[in-house]
Amino acid sequence: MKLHAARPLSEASPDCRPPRRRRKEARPSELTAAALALFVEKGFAATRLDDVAARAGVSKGTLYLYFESKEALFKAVIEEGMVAALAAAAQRLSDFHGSAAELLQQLLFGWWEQIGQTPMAGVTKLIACESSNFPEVAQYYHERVLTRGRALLRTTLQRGVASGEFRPVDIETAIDVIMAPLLMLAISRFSLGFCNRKTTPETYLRTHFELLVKGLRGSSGEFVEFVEPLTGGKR
Amino acid sequence: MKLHAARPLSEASPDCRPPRRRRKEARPSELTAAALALFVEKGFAATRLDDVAARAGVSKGTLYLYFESKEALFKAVIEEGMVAALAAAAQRLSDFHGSAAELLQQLLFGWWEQIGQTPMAGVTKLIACESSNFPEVAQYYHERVLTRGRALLRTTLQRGVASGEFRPVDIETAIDVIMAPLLMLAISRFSLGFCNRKTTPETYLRTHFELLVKGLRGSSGEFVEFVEPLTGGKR
Amino acid sequence: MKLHAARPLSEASPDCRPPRRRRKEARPSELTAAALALFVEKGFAATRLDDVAARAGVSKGTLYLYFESKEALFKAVIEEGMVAALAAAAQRLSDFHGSAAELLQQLLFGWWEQIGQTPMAGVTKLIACESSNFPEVAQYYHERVLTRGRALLRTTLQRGVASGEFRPVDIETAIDVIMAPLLMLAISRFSLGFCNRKTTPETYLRTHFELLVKGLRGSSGEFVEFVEPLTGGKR
Amino acid sequence: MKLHAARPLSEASPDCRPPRRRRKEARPSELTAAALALFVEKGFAATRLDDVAARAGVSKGTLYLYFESKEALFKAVIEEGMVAALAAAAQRLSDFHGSAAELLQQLLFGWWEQIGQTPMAGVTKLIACESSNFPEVAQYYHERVLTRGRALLRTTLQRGVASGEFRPVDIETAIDVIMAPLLMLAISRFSLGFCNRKTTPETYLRTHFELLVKGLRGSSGEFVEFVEPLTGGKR
DNA sequence: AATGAATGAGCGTTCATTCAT
DNA sequence: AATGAATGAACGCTCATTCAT
Repeated sequence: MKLHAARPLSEASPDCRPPRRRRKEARPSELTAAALALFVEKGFAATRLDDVAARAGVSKGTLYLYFESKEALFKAVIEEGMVAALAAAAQRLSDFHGSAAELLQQLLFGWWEQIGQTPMAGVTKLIACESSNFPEVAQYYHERVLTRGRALLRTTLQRGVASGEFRPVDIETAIDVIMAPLLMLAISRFSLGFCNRKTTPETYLRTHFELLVKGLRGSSGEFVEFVEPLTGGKR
Repeated sequence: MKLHAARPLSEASPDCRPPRRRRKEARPSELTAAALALFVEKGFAATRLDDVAARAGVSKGTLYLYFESKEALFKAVIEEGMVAALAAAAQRLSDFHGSAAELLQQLLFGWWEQIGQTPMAGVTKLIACESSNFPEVAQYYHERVLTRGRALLRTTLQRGVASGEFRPVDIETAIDVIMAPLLMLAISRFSLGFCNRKTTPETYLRTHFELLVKGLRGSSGEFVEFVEPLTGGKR
Repeated sequence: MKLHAARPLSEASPDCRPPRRRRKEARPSELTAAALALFVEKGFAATRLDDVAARAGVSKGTLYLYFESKEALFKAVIEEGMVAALAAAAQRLSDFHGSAAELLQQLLFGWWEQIGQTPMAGVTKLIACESSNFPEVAQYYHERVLTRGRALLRTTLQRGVASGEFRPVDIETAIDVIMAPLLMLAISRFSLGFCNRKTTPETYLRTHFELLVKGLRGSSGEFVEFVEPLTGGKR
Repeated sequence: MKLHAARPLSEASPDCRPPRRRRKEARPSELTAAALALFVEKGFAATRLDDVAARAGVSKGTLYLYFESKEALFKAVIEEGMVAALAAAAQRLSDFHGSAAELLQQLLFGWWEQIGQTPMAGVTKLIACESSNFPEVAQYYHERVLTRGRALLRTTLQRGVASGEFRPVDIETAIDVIMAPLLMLAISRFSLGFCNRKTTPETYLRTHFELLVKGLRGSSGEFVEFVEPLTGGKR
């Protein structure tokens, strides 16, 4: 699961360089970029290597010079996307300052800038869709990416609660709730079924942010009456 | 896209009746239930009809007595899941009473009871994953299911805002933000990559609900300072 | 290869009798009539038993009450057609009188009346098309039907030559040449590729007959210069 | 219906060159040759592509490098055979000289030399057998091949009648009658049911020719008494 | 006798993978 | 390094055959 040094994902750019004699170095990334686009669009199983090769402008055999198998290509796609995501996260960390709310805002919008709106968002969709076909990839992603993202949010929330800026909350669960709209935003970029043409990602994120901040501040005295849901006879 | 009268999805129960000539009526639902499970687990393309048949306890040929093709089976799976979901939504509507917050709670937990925790949640994952392979299915789902769910939330939010229980918000966008954790909850039931073992769905939903209610109430005088995010040179 | 007493082939008549309770006796013939039509149209392999059953107005399973297998059905179709053809030939024989030319005319037109224009002509096409898939059927047909037809022509030609009405000819070969247009007429009834809309069967047969009679009479003194064909280097 | 530049049909010669990467050019003809043989022997539907591939010495998948589908292969087989037949006809035309009888002889024996005795004769059988399954192919054959053959015969007969060498005849119908023994000769090469071991094709053609020439000359004064056939009650 | 649901072997087709060039 | 012709295992789908009713 570690085939090539990672390079940030980039769209298979219509080549404006001399078509022959491309530096060999760039090849793997061009291939994974093409593969990512197609895996995300059609799913792993439904993507033909012919099409990946065609999109990357090479022949099918060439793929096997760089990747042992279709599965290895898939793993490389995820790997490369993850490396880029982690690099982005590291950069966000360095920018990390201000109030907890400001940090939160930086996290949400930084994610969008550096991941959500890039092709890397496709990796999120792939994890959603191919998890059970590639459990070790899913596990890897969970450990490396999600856990790191959760850590950033955890730090932020803890800081906010400690400073009294936020009321006390179940931090781990809140992290899940905060991340969900981001993940869905990534997924819905590729899912006709969910896409909502009326709202821009920026508006979406801002609304998410505002609800969150108010929700997290909530006057501690304020009471949310919670009617115990009737879980019926069901488990 | 309408093959058989719909029946709520149920797991293919191990049958103890005579092997030949089982009630013909029940067959389609047993087959779609088996298909749903496998489509959700492996994806459409990676699911073999042999396996669907085996899981339903029939032979491969039998599938073709009820469905014209693998694609028709897929559509029937979605169709059946959608019919059940809409029936559930209709029932939720009838229970609809109380304050806006109570309504919201009913919607969230009712969804979980009647959809999220049932096999129907798989339909959500299928839409997420197979959208671009079945655009008309995605479109259909969007129009029939999502739109209806959005309508329920819209009514609730509008009522809350009108009564002053909620502050004024961008309702359409808020709907998106409110639905995302539900959709992610459905998806993550089937995605190792996202699952979070530490939190139960009920806790997750409760946290979501509390953040929401507080976020929606927010003292209108309260101010959320919003730093214009630096969208850099990117589009 | 002998399944049921033969009955003359008849078109699957649109049933005007009470649909239920057809005398069981008639069934096999209805089935073979339906099968003949479809075998002739599509060929043995491309004909589905579903279609045969549907055309005969019964269910697929019913076919197996009368015929052991698709192949047995095929053989029964041929058998029944052949029996009818032989009965027709026997009748033609009894009418046999007059000059050799008159006999010839009777044979050609009698064949058309009693075989060529009936569904039995389909048997000829089946033999042409399915010979190598059913060698023993072909053999059987050859021995029973063709041989008998040849015998009729042989008698006629021999009589004509003996009486001086016809010049001496290579009788066996002449038989082949005389039969060919009949066989082609039968075959082309079912072959779009050969059909000639401009000529009626009767005109066709009359022209064949006239050419034949003149050709067989030919003034013995007359000379047909025959240039030895150059068979070139080919085998 | 035009897949590859046509090449005369030839048997798939056992190749002694390297197994991989044989001259790509030659492949299609080898494949169609193998397919022709099997289609003629077993019929289109009963021929398995495995067998075609095996006979051509390639794997099943290779067929799909050259032909889109089994049907496309069939059409290519016909196409290639027709192209060769038309080329042969064109050549025959150039040799065209002498009396009408001599021309007729050249047509009959030239057909045998260049078509009837070659694998192309199989195309005739295919048209006979598969016409209704491939109507547009049958139509195409009829227009291109039969019509051209008829034109050659028409010219010959017209010339003969004009010069007084032949008596006046119904030319179009005579063409049908003249062609029938040729077509049957082609068909019977592949049909056990019709084959006549006692006569060689050459003898057969010679007898056909002699009967024809005498039949066409016929002393115009000569009278063929024609008894109006009793068409009974039948149409 | 008749049905038609069920079966499963078999075939057409696809596509990941190989390898000679 | 790159190609693309060739392979063959695998899968969707069909249909002759069976059998409980």
